[in-house]
Amino acid sequence: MTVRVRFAPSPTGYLHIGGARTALFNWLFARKHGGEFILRIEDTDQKRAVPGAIEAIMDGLRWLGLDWDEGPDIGGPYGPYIQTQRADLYQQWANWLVEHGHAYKCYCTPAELTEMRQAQMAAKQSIGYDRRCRNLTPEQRAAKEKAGLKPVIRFQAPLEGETIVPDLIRGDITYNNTQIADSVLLKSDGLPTYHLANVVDDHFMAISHIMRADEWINTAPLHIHLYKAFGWQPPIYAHLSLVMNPSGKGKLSKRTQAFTDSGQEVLVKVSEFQEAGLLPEAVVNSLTNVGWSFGDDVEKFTPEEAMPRFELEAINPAPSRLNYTKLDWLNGQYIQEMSPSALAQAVKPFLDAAGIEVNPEALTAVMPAMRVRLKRLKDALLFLRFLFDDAPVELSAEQLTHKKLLREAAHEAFKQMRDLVRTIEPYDLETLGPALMKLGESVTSNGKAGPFLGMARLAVTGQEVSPPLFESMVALGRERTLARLDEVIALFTADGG
RNA sequence: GCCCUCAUCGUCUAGGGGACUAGGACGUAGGCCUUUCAAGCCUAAAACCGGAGUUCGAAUCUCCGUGAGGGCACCA
Repeated sequence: MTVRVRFAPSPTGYLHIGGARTALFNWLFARKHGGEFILRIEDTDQKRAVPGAIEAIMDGLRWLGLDWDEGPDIGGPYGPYIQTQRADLYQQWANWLVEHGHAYKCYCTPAELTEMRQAQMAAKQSIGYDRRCRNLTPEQRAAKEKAGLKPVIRFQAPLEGETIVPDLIRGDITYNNTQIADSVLLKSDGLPTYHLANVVDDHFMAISHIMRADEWINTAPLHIHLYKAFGWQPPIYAHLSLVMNPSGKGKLSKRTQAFTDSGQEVLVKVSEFQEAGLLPEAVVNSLTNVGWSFGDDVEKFTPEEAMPRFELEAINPAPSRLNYTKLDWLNGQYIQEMSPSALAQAVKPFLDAAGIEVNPEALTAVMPAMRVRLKRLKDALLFLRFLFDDAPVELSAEQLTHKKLLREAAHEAFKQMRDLVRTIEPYDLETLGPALMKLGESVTSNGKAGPFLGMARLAVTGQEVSPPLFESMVALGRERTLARLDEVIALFTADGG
């Protein structure tokens, strides 16, 4: 069987990380089997359509490296790939169902339906359309038409029996047919609902496997009956578990943008991952680990390495969350593998966005010292800030003392360092390094330079985590280094030292 | 109210009747190294939701609880 799978988002906005995971699993499966990955836009709810959303979704997929073989931009043999452009097809098949006794026209108004639903809730009954239009007589129908009511087409669901939904991840799921609603297939505006469009398109686009989120699982029995009514073969189902909020409360897809959860930043849109300085390789790697496992205790791998091992049956049915901290770790791993020039290039846009101008060579030069400290590309901004920002350092004398270098000694050490920086020639890495080491050894109570050098780095860069001291001093230059040391020495005298 | 799904360390997971003293990763704690931090290396703490049953033997199979999640639109 030729594998043909699809990712079918609604153009209601950006690409969501949960959607990206669904797309990724489809893509992985298609690529593994040498099949096709199709992008289809489900825009039959015109009220919710957002201009530019299709482009935004495609941008997200491209950034992640998920390329599609057929889609709205590139076309394909089964197009068009935008559902509103296929409206005639859905109408045709909706009418076919009516003619063949599998669907009927319903004239209920939205107000009527709302009232019905409220009554059901008040009576604590189960909620759903009560099929009041299912058995209208031709006379009743004619009367409704005459009154100018625009009908919808509803599916005539079976009233008894059971339906089995075979699912590759969950096994067979049995539904009592009383649970299947007479759902609307064609809306009064002439456009289809998800149910109809989905079944018609999957059939005519020759989709072999449906991989979609778990939230769709309860629509599967209805869809199976639609296939049956049409006399078509249903695709193979695989319902993916949902990606939850990091707290575990609720599905992440309910969130539309980044938010904070118990102090932790939670990224939601794919574009937010990009803007935060995460690499697409790391995001894809992390996403592949949500609900699936490479095996052999391997955590870091490329999609190409994952493909031969990727099996739908091995997908974990339990809902899970994206481990953002682990994503940061993975991102750091990927960053460490980058060459200084590649990294500088990747970091550049973030500096540009912050209005910081650097020449590429200088930037490349600091990358080796910085690389191992970066979790996200954007962190470079923080680590390099001391180079561009001469605002007074926000430090206290307490931060600049150590158990091996108490306050008085630290004060004295910084003064000695200032003298050294003022007079040393030449002011470069080779000279500065040994001289500061020596100074450090002479000022601490244990004769080790470490404590002093740590504090000196804090003084010079103003940051807990920053590039190493000597490199930082050289990058900063003699005059600016002296200015910072002056500031720091003043701290000791200012607050009662 | 009705229906569906799911359940292993804090998180992501491995395991699918005996190889389990339950493995790995992130995170956490401690140590080493070191030019502090970071990175790297080493060590540690940390889980089979509960109860019945099947079986010589259950994390693994069955049932019942419990908990969590999802669905029940002229939204997808």
